[in-house]
Amino acid sequence: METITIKDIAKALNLSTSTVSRALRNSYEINPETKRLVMEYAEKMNYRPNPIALSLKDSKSRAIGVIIPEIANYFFSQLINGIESIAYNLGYHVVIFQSHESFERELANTHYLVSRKVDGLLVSLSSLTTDINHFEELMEKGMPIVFFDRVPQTDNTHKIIADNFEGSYKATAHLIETGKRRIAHITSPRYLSITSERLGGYRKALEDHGIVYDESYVKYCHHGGMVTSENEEAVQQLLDMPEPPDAIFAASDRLTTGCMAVLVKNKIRIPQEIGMIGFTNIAVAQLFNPPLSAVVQPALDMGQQATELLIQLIENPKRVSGFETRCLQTRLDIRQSTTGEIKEEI
Amino acid sequence: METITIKDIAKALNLSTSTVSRALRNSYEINPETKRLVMEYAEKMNYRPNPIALSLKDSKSRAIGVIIPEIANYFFSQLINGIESIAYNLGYHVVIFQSHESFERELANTHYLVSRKVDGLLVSLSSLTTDINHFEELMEKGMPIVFFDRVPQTDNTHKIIADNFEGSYKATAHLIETGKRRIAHITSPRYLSITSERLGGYRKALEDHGIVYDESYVKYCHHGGMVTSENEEAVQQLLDMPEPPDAIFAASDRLTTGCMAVLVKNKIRIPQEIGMIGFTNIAVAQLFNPPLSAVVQPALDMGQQATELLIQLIENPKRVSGFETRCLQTRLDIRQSTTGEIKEEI
DNA sequence: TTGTACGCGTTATCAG
DNA sequence: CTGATAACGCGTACAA
Repeated sequence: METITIKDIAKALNLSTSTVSRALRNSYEINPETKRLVMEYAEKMNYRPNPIALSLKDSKSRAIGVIIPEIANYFFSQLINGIESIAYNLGYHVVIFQSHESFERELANTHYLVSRKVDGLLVSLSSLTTDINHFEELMEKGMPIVFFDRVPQTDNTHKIIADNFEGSYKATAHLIETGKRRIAHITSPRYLSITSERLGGYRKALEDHGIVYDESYVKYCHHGGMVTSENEEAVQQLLDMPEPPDAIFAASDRLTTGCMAVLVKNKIRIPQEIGMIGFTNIAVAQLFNPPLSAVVQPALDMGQQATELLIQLIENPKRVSGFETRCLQTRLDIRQSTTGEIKEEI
Repeated sequence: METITIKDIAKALNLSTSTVSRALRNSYEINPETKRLVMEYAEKMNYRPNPIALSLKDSKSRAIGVIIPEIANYFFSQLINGIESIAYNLGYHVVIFQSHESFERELANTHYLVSRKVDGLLVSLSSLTTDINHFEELMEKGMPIVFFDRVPQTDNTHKIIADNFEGSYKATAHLIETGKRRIAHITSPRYLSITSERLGGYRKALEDHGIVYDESYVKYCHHGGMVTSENEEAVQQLLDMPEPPDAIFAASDRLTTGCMAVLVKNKIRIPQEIGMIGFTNIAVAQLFNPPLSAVVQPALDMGQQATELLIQLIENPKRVSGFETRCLQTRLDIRQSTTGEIKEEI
């Protein structure tokens, strides 16, 4: 009474299961009449092949696994939409797991997805991941993996990233052009790819404009902003400095909103006292007070490109030669949190 | 060379697969010594039972399917966190699908999840779903389903909802108390449960305060705000009225931010010209300009309760008597978009 | 205490 | 053109 199987059809039509199977797959070696009969009956009974059985049979699932730090984040949820749009069109299903910035959960999710026989993996590392052995082992076993955004610092993987250095450079240079000099950078843990790349752009921009890089203006948040107190502490430390920063450049969605919240709570005027810019995809930046300047990543595009590459890897591994790192351009959205255009009083 | 199976262990240890199977499940009828041998070898080889095979065997997957309109939405992503927290602890995995407010995709996702043998379903209906036949059929076949937020308007389902009427009443009454009289309501399609419940609370509050309900102040957005132009059109129509509203109450995350964006674009002063409140869980409402008043749903709690109920239904169907509708309290966060406290000039 | 055989749903192989 | 059988990985009834 549950779902109908090939066996049920065979019984009902007095055929063998293999004949039914072939008829359904439109095999050339089946009598057209038989074919019609089977097709019609299957249609009528609303037959659907059991993907579980198929997976078991040929260790393929037409499903791709996604492991990301968290969903409640504009960047990642836009990215998921990009992933889904491609996967859906190419007949793949998407299974999403959150690491919640925890290495253990990333590990557990990976194991589970693999045992679930996903055909490939799209991964953005948790902020606490330093060891990528589990992924390397999988790749050696032939599992296609494409990393995006937070990628391993090794050469032998496929990666889709934003041009973090450039984006960061533009943001920092922009702050400098608005007259800021003591620019703080609040960022994720040191060993993350995005951290060093964004730090690099920040640093280069400072140097190019004759500003000495001062390490005490850089704050690393171990949990990437997942823990609120981290943000507060970082900002508070900056504010308590003998020479507090006159601008803050936050390196991610979480860090940006967290940091801005602290500034607002402390009634600090943005950008007069402290200018503010974030590496963030938050959709409502223009509704903020003041409207928030931001470096925006092409999240949808990143998701799409990562998925295209992954499915290419799954279906045509031979045709992909070597490891590729695609680097996508960021966009700088300038708003009042850095320019401070006079707003109408309300 | 891929993953190791029970058969491999049996071969290596010169045992039968059944002995290995039983040893691994710690069966009482196995020689402790054999058991130890098997356990150790399995551990060493990093053996993991193949969930696909298990699923195929007993049509259970220890996975629950989630179908929601979209992920890139604070309410739903918080809700997912609630779902995951419970599921994870109880040993279930969560598979998430988005309907993107499309009935067809909701249908396709449902079919796929079912064929994937999920043990149960958590569903929030798309804004275009009027026909819930596909879910009813599943329930008749014994598939446990719990609806949340956007639930069917029938009695024979399990539901977890927020007290939409009450939340809506509080929001509307609050606007009235701030002196507003021509209060518009921008909402989702008519036939959604949340729409009628929220509309009901809005209407009752008006009446209780001696304000005549005027249908022309109510705008339904067919796609629930997914299509930007819809928002703009609705707001524009309101602004173009001979007596435009002096406050707007938006019924969801998307509608709220969309609506506010239009007001900002039109340089309308909030709340002096138009007061604004939203039924939204957006995490950064206090960063808005002006900080946004909101009716907040207990999203995390809703996710947890829905999941608890579902797993109860899966594991102990007998113990759940009849259909239950749990109704959770909302919270009213009052901020300047309705009270208009003077803000410091910046 | 251990081993054999079967079934879950499907397809590929081989035989007829 | 069609049918029987094995196999994917696992658990379990039944046999020894």
